[in-house]
Amino acid sequence: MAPSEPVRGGAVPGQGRRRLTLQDIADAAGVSPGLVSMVLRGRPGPNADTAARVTEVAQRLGYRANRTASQLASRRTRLLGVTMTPGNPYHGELVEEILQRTHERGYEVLLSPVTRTHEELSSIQTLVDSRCEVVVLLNSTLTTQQLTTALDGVPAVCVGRPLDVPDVDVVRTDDITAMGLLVDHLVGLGHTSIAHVDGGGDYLPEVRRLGYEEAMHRHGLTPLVLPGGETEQHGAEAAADLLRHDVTAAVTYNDLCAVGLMDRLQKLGVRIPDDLSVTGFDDDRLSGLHGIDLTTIDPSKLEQARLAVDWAVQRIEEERSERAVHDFPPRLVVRGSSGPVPQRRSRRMAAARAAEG
Amino acid sequence: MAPSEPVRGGAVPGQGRRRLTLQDIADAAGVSPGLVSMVLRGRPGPNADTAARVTEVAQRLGYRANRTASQLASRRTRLLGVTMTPGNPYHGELVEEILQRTHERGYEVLLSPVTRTHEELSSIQTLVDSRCEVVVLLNSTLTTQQLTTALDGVPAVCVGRPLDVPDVDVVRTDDITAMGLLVDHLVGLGHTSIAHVDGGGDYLPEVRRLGYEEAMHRHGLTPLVLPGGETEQHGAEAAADLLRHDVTAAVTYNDLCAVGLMDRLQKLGVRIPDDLSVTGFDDDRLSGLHGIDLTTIDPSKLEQARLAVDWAVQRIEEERSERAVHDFPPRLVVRGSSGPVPQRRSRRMAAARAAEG
DNA sequence: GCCTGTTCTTAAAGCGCTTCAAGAACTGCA
DNA sequence: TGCAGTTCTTGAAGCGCTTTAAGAACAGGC
Repeated sequence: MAPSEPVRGGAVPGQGRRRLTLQDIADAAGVSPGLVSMVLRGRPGPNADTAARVTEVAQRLGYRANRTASQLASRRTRLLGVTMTPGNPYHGELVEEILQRTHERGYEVLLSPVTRTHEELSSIQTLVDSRCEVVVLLNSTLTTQQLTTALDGVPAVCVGRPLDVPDVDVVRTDDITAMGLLVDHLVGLGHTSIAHVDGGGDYLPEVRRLGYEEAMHRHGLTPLVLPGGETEQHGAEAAADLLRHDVTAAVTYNDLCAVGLMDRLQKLGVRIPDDLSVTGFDDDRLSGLHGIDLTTIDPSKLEQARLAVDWAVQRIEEERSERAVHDFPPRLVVRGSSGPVPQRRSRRMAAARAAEG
Repeated sequence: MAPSEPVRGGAVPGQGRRRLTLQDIADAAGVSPGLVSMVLRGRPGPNADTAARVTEVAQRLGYRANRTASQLASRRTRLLGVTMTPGNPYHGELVEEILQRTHERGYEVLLSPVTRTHEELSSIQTLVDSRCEVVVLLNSTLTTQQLTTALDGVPAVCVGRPLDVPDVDVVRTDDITAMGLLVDHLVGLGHTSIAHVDGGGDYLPEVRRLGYEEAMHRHGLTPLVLPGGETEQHGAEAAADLLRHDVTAAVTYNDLCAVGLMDRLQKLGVRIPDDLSVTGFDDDRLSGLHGIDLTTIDPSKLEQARLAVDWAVQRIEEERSERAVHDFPPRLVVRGSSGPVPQRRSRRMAAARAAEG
């Protein structure tokens, strides 16, 4: 049976052909739109025979509800928003787990990207404007103030970073302890000149830097912090700086940074770990590969993802309002990028330094 | 000024506190909702003074429009949907570029993830149900039939894969030629026993396999296809199989697969490219790193992303209906994972074979 | 056959916004 | 002052769905 009204013209861009509405299905099945709505969402009430007929008609005509309209009318979106950086492997792994868990719980995920050009604030606002019922933040580098404004009352779960904002739960690993594990490991290998290539000025980099510094002091060593960043690019750029200092190990902000650093150094002839030990943070999927083989911290990603979703759903369904915080214990993953301190000053390091000059 | 109606109770989950509506702003500014709407979207008409007042009030009260309602009312979403796999670095790079381009064009991006557990069909349906005006497919492994059904009349641009579906444009690289470049390169290095670790049963893997076979035949060589897949995991699993055959080079389905393969082999003591040359496909950001240093194909990712967005927007704004197709020329990127054919049979390969046996 | 109770179904009122015809409030000019 | 012509503003009608109060239909019990 044809839709009851004539097809609209193509005046509005992006409109395409007219889609079926509830009314169309109602007409075709000879019932009211309200009934169709109830049937299609399996609500109790409709008579079994009617339900079967309506379902059949909807199926046959290929009806699909307009999500926008449903959301507006029901005042619920069943949407869990996630901010993430598309290329970031760490985020990729988290999102994969979040998705699965979210679907198990009967919600949909709306992904909002954070990139160099699309910043976090507007990313969160998109999610909030789209009426996500709760937001999971994978990337947060915002201040408490900014977050409060952007969230505008929507509850959230922040993954990976401690944060003291009302209605925002926190799931993370203890970065201070984690950095301690790395430094301890290197010290255990005999290193005493250990630099830190940091992650920049955001919150998380700052905490990790602090963790590094505390651990160094604990061992009676002098910290040396070199500016870095959170991508391979940043790591690579820190190489020259590192060479200028007389160190035997580098603790970096994260795996990406470590990978970039190692890459540049190796291209300059430095051998890892023979000349220099390097450690990362995150245990990205790639970090276990032969060519990378990075000693790093496993922050219990998947557990973090699952807990984040559970808490997010709890926020929605149980209207919990006390803040929840959980620290997963960091686990040291020892691989081939860290080794005993070199016996003598490395000639290759000196050569690389000269080359990079 | 307070909202004009009492705050709703917390009966509906996920509802939180009542948000400001257009009406609230209208009341506060002493004008009608329609006017507020026009002002906030910068439409011509409203008097400058009024506009300033309304803007000020909206700002002060922190009003943010309900996107859902706007979309329903305007019958436009200005939404460009993208299907992607979150952890995939190749997709990450594409998405980053797509985002930027899309914003420049004044649209928003809705990302819908495709993972092992969340399959492409439902991913596309989510985008269509959310009334994206056009969809960009990064991952398509669906049949023509399935795609037609899932898209339900919404135009799309398919990136990376030729596809003959009405209203679906295609932006890609010529995989056949690309595979030819790789094989030619290896043959030029003296290799004659070249295996292909394929990408599985989907369309794209099939084309690349074909490209490989054609190139081998062109050189009068016998193709050898080994089952693989599209992740590091698959590549690693193919290692044992590869060792059983007497080859000096492996052309893999993509960079991820190559990386997994190399990793496993190197852990078994095989040296690359001394014992075996390996090539990838995609030129992922990581593939240029020292530890990986993979010879591969650069498929002009960023150009593909930009063209995809341009065409998508064109579909919406100009209601173009002829299908458009563009092949970007593949570029061979020679790096350290491919080298001259070994002089004699490799002892390390034999040892690895024994170890893996 | 009338009344009460069930079981289904419908009509109507929104959800918060956009849009647009129609009206109000100004202009300027004769 | 009067009238056409502008410029602003408003009111009302939706967008496609959900939800609920009220009505229809049918059963059973006296």
